[in-house]
Amino acid sequence: MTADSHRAGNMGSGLDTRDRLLRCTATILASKGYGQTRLRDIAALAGVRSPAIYYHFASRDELVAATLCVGQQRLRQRVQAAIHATGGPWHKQLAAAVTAHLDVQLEMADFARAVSRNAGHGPAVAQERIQAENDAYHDVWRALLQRGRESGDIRDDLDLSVARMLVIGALNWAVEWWTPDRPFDELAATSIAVITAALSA
Amino acid sequence: MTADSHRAGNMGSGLDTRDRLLRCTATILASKGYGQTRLRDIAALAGVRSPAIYYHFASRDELVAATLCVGQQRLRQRVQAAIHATGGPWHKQLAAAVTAHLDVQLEMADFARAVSRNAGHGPAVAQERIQAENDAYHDVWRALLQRGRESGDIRDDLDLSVARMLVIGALNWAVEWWTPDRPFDELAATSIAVITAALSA
DNA sequence: TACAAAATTGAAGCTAGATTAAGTCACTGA
DNA sequence: TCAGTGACTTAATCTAGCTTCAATTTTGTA
Repeated sequence: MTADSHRAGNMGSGLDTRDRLLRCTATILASKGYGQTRLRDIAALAGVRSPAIYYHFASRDELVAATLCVGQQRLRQRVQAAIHATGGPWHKQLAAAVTAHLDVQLEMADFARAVSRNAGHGPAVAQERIQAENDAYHDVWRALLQRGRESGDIRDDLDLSVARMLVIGALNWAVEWWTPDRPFDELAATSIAVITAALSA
Repeated sequence: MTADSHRAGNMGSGLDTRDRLLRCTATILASKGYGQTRLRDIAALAGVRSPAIYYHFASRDELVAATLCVGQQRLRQRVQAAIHATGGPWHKQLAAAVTAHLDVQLEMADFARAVSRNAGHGPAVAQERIQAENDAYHDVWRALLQRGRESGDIRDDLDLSVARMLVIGALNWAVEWWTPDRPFDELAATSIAVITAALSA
């Protein structure tokens, strides 16, 4: 063994490792999928041995659940914050929400992909927690669209619940195809243009 | 065991079973995910024992790959056919493509979900085949949008490659939330309205 | 310095699940 | 009527991976 290099900057805090484990889990989860996610791989990526995981998490499933929750929570928090921080006309708020969604998802791409690819078939523990967070996220958008309708910015004939799903679907898909080498602004601008046009009265 | 009931109507054709295996695999794959897909579960659902699978497929991975391919192929074939069968103005073709996509995906929901949830982390064999089919599908849409641009039906300032991804993303997401108890026409109509508005000049 | 607590490790244990081996049984055609 | 084949089955093998356990090292503190 070549002198545990990782231990050098490991200033006595196990929180450090716990955090690293979460991020590494997200990475593996995103690329391999829940069923193919091996504790061994996560541990290796985090620079520890598999049993170390059990010091921080009760089980593999708990680790996975915790990871997925982080991804889902951040998304809602940031988008909600962005909306609240934005005053002005309704379409500004819509633009802020779209930008925030893409921003978080691409910034924490591993977490985002981990969630979107594994929310469906993760461990049962995760399913419930994710579901709750997800519902909350949809509430944020439901409210946003509702305000748009009331302010007359959204066409009257549009079924808001279907529209909401289409919009979130379009945004979620971004993590699957966007590569960081393209300018983020191009994506954001086009997304805002498309979505605004899609809903506008 | 209660008199192998399935063998009654099993008129010497193993093709029957092979087909059933594909459908059952899609179902399990969609609900559990690749890594959690047990041959035992597939077999049980199909009314046979796990080793029977090896009579029809070389391995678990081959079975999964075959299943995913079916889903991906049908999608492209049907959407392409729908577009070709539709004459008239460009927006009619767009509507036909949208309807066809939703139609196939919801009709073969298990296959669709199996693909969208596992394309990313299925077996290596599958990855390549799926990727090829997927590229072909995107070509169909690329061509459609290109014609729209040329006919002046799509706004000039829109980045077509981003727009295409947003549209396909929105459509793909439908299998994740749509439940068969709602009228299909409602979904199709709203989708067409939203997408047309999103792109229109 | 010494002792407790925190963090991690290497070496098992145990189990589930893919694959293989070796039949079985019904139907066919000669 | 019997060998041959198609379509499966049960029983056995073999492995990979989660988890547990009993150390061992590291860090914090009196």
